[in-house]
Amino acid sequence: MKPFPQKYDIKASEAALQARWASEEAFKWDSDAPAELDYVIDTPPPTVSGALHIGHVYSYTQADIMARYMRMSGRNVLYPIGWDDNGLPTERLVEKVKKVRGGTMARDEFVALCKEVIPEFEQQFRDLFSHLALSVDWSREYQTISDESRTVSQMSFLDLFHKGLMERRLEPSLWDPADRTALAQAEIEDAEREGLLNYIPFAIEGGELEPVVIATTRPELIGACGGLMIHPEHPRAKELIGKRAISPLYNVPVEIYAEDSVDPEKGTGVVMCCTFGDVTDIQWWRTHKLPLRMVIDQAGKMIEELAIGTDEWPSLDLDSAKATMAALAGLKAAKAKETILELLKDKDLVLKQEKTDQIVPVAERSGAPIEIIVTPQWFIKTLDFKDQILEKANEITWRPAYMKQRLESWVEGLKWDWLISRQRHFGVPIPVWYSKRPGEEGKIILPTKDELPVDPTLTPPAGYTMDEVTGEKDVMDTWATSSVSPQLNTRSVTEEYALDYEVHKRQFPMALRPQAHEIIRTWAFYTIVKALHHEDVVPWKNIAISGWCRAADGEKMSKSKGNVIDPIKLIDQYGVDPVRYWTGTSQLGQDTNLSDNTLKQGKRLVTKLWNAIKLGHMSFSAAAEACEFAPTTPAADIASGAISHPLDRWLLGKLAETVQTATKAFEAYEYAAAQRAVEDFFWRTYCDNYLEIVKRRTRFEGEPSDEEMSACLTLWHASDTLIRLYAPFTPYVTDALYDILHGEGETSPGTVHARGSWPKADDMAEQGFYADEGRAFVQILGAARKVKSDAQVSMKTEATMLTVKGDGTLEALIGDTVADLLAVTNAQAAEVGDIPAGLTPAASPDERFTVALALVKPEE
RNA sequence: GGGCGCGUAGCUCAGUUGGUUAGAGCGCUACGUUGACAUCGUAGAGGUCACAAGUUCGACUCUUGUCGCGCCCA
Repeated sequence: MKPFPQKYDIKASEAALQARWASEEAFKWDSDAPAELDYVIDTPPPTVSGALHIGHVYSYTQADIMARYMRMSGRNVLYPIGWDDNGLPTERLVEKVKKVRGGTMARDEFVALCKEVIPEFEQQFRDLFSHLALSVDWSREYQTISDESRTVSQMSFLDLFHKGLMERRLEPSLWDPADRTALAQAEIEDAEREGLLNYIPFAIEGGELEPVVIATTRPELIGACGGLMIHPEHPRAKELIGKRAISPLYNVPVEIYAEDSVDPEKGTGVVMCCTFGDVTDIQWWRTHKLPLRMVIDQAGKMIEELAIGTDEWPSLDLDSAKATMAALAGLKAAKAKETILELLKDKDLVLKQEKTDQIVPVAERSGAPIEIIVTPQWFIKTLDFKDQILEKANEITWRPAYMKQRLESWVEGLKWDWLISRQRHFGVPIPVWYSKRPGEEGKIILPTKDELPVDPTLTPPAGYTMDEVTGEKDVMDTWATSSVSPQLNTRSVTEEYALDYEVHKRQFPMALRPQAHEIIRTWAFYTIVKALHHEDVVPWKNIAISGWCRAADGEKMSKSKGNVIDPIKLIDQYGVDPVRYWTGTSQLGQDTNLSDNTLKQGKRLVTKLWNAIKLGHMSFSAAAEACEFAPTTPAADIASGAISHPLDRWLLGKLAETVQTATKAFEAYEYAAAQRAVEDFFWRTYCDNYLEIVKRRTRFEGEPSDEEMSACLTLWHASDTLIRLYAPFTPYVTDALYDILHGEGETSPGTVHARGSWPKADDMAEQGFYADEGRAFVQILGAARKVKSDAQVSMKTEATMLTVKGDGTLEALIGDTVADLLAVTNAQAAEVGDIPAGLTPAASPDERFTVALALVKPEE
C-alpha cells in the first residue's frame, strides 16, 4: 500500500501511465498462452486523410472498453492497430498539403511526396490513440502500404486470380472524371438534383410515319445513341418496333426495340439508349447487342473526333454530324448539354422541357457526377456470389443484430462486380505484366508468391526483360488492401499463400470486428467477400457496430455547420477518463450526442471514485500500520470469520451481484449496461449508504477491534473490486488507484488492466445475505434523513429517540445492527412502536416505514 | 417506393422474458454540510411513456395502424 495523494492530477496521471504501459508492453499479446484463450480483434486501420475527428474518439474507445474487459476476463487479447495510408483519400491529403495535382506528376515523384507527408499525420493518430488509452499491442502496428502488407495484398490478388475470381475485363464501368479513375459501386452515392427533361423528336426512316418523341435529361448523349426502346404496350409500339429512327443533328439511324423494362408512365414511354447514361443502358446494350458509341472521354469531356461515317457508325448527313461534333468538341458534359440544346432549339427540335427531380450518381469523394466509360479494369466477382455472401453474414453475430440488414440490403442491391483497379499513383501495385513478346502479345504474366511484393512498373517478371512486357500501372483500391486487414495480421490468406500459416490457422476467423456503421457496405462487406473467396470462411465471429457521434443538439457534425469539436481540445478540457465514461454510456449501433452533461458526470465520477477509495484507504492503511492486514478474497475472509459484521456481508453481497450483472452485460457486449450497474452500486449503495454507515467502525485508534477489522477488510474488497469494475471505462484513474492499493514504496504492482484481473465470481461473497435487513436499514435511514431535512437541521443533529412505527423489535427488522443505525442517525436510542405525539414523522423512500426522531434542539 | 432504428421529466438517456406507486444524471427550488469529495448530501416540484385501436385480469413493454425525426437500400 502506498500513501494517498490528496488530489488526483489527471494530466500527470495520463502521461505517467501512458509511458508505463508503453515501456512494460502492458497490452502485448501473450504468445505462450494456449490458443483457446486467444481473442483477436480486427481493428479498423483508420484512413490517414488528415482529419482527426470525434468519431474516431467515440468508435475506438468503444472498441477499447470491450477489449479491456475481454483481456481482464482472462482472454489473451490480440489488439493490433494499423494505418490505412494509401489510396485516393491519402493522395488527396497529400495534394492538399503539398498543393500539387497527383495526376499531372510522375509517379515516383508523387509517391515520394506521399511518403514525406504521411508520417506526420500518422503520428497524430498514434498520439491520439495512445492518449485515449487504446490498449492496442503497439508491437503489431502496421501500414497498409508496407512491404509486408503489399505482399499479403498481392497474395490475395494471386489467389483470387488463380481461382478465376479476379479478372480483367473491358467493359462499361463507373468513372469519376474529376479524379480520373474507375470506381466501385460503394464509392458512388446518389445526389438528388433538379434537372430538365427534354422532349426531342427522332424522325422515322422513310418519312412516312410521325417522328417518335423521346424524353431525356442527357441530350448531350444523343450522339451516343445506339437504339430506342419502347414498351410493347405503347400505343405506337406496333408501327415502330423494327423501324429505324434518325437521331437529330447526328442523323445516325438507330433501330427501335421492344423493351418490357421501359416505364410507360415516364416521359414519353420511349427511351433513347446511349453509351452509357446509366445501368439500364448497359443492360439494353447487352440484350440487344447495340453498337458501342462513346462520346465522353476520361476527363468527362466530349470526344473531339468520333468515328461517325464508318460502317459501324453511319450517318445520313455526315456534314451535320461533323458540325455537331465540332460544336461540342472538348466541352464538359454540363456545358455540352447547354450547347446541344441550343443547336436543337435552332432547329425546333426541343418540343418541351419540364423540370424534374433526378437522381444523379456522384463520386462520394470528389462529388463529380459519374460517367459510365468503357475501359479495361480488374474485377473481383461478387454478383455471382450474393447468396454465399449473405450466408456468411448470417454466420457472424451482429451486435446489434439489426445492423446485419444494412449489409443484406446492400448486397441485394449490388449491380456491379467489385472493381479494384484505380488509375492512380499511390497504392498497392496490381501484380501483373502484359507480354509484348511476338506470338503472346497481351498475355497476362503473374509473379510467384516468392517474388512478392512486386512493382510491375519497375521490375520485369522472371525470364523477361522490361522491354518485353508492359507492367500494369493501375494500383489497387485502398479497400482491396484494407479488406484483408485480418489477414494482414496473420500474414496469410490461404494455406498456399501464407507467410505464417500456423498463426493464421490459429487466429482465423477472428473474435471481433468493431467498426462504425457507415462502412458496413465497404469495409465489412469487402472483408467478408475476401474471406469467402480465399477460404470459404467468415473473417470474424462477432461484428460490433458503433453509431455516430453527433453534436450536442443531435445534428451531424460538419465543417459547413461549424459544429465540429476538435477531439484534442475535448480531451484537454475533460481528460480521457471522462470522455471514455461518456463513450461508455452509449449503446452499440446507436448514434450518440456529444453531451457536456455526461462529460461532466464523467469528471464527477473520476473525482468521486478517487475520494471514495481515499476514504477506505484511511481506514485500511491505519489497520495495516497497527497490525497485520492481509485481505484475501471476500468469500475467504467471510469464511474465516474475519469479515463478520452483517452490514459488511450485506455490502459484499450487493457487490457480488454487481460483478455478476456487469460480467453478464459485458459478455453480451452491452458495456453500457455494465457501467450503469457498477455506477448504481458505487454511488447509491456504496457511497451514499455504506460509507456513511461504516464510519462508526473506521474511527479507531491503534489496533482495530474485530468489527473494525471487518469494516477495514470490507472497505478493501469493495475498493479493490470497484477499481477493477471501472477499469475498462476509466483506465487512468483506476490504474493510479490500483498502484496505491497494491504497490509498495517505489515498486509498481503491474497494471489493473492485466489479463485475468477482472473480479471472479467464485471469490465474491454470497449474494442475498442480510438482504431484507439491509434494505430495511437503508429505508429507515432514508426516513430519518428526511425527518431532519424536513426539520431543516443538520444530519448530525442528535436525537434522543428514533421511533419506527410498527410492532415487534428493531432486531427483527434490521438484525444485529442497531448500534450502526444509532450511529449513522445520531440517535441515542431506537424503538419500534407508535409515533410519539408532537413529533413529525417521515416516510421511508419506499413508504414501507414511518420514522420519527426526538431531535435535540441545538442551543439557541 | 422497400426496410431499419428512434420518439419516456425542461435537457441527455435507462427501463432485462407484460406484473405493485415508471427510474438516473443534469437543470430548477429549499435546506443541510465543507476532516473522502475545486464539493457532497437530503428533500421537493416536474411524466396522458408520440397518438389511436386491439390482445390481456393487467401494456412503457406484445399486435396493428397513424404521425414525427434519423438512417440504409432502391
